[in-house]
Amino acid sequence: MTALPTDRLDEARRQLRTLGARVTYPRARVLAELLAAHEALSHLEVQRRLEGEADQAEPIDRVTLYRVLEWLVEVELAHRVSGPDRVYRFSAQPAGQALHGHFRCASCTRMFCLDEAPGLARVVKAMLPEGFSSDGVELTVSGRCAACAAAGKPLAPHSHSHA
Amino acid sequence: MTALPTDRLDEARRQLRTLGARVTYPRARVLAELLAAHEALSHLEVQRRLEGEADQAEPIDRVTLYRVLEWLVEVELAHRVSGPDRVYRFSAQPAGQALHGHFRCASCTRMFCLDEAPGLARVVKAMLPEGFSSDGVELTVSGRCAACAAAGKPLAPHSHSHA
DNA sequence: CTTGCTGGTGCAACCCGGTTGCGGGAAATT
DNA sequence: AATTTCCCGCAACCGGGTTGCACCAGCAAG
Repeated sequence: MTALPTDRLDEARRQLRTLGARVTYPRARVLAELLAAHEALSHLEVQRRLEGEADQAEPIDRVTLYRVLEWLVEVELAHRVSGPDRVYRFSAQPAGQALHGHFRCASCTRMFCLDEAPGLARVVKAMLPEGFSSDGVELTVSGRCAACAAAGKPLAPHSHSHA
Repeated sequence: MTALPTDRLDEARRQLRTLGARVTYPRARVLAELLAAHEALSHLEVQRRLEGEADQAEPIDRVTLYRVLEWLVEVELAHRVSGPDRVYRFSAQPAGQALHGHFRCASCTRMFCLDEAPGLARVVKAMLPEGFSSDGVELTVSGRCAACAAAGKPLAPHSHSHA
């Protein structure tokens, strides 16, 4: 996870260059962080991770971060979800899986990506009334992740869910 | 829709009384409005509808509205979704369907409730990794509703989605 | 290497959905 | 009618997200 950040940065830069887009430091940093994460990250989580890096504690501007994330979504290097807590989270998942869902842990509030299940498209289609057409599905499962379940951790302070 | 609001109010009051809860005017008004709506409404939509009523243009306080809505969710007379636009929407659907989803129209931004599809629970379960437990699913399909599709309406101004 | 254009960056100010604190007042109970 | 409870409504606040704008860095052309 803390393995040579230079490698990650370079990989990110490569992806940017391939796109024909301007390769700037903020873009590379952010993309690298998303690539390294195994979950969808909020703007704040990205910021904290970037500024928490051991070797380079260089701060990143809030607005720049928002704009970079938005841009990454636009050029399809990342995608965006808004979970039950109404916060956007971003991940650098490969663009292939349009129908993949997310899992939000009520204990640690982390958000994981779920692989698409084969039957999902069919089920969703079956739910649509006559005349409605779908161009996207957002599926968020909430519950407790394996780690929190094992640790017996209580619910997060802020999650006022009571299902 | 504009049919004798007194009837709707009375039905709302009845439900509140059945709960053993205090029957106040704001609660009755809001619940009545949710019961009359066939979609999930944002706080603002509820407010506008309430204040737009023909006979009684009495304003309702923003905070009161938030609290009433929150309370209705707590006592399970309503439920809450946060769609892709990060706005809470409420509907007075019967509590039975835990797994029902929503449809958000990209043209008119309205949010409809979808009946639960039989296979959904199974598909969702299949997506969860080992050790993860689910206590709720939020499913939001976006696209164009029948009315907007028929009218050929363009996308909403604010919806900067480009899927 | 230098110049010049393009457009990303970063600062400040703003917007808006949602929340909190608290005094006065209405709903239910006696 | 008096009492208790807790809801209402006002004002101030919070925080994620956005906008305007001056400056500067990435890239390409000379």
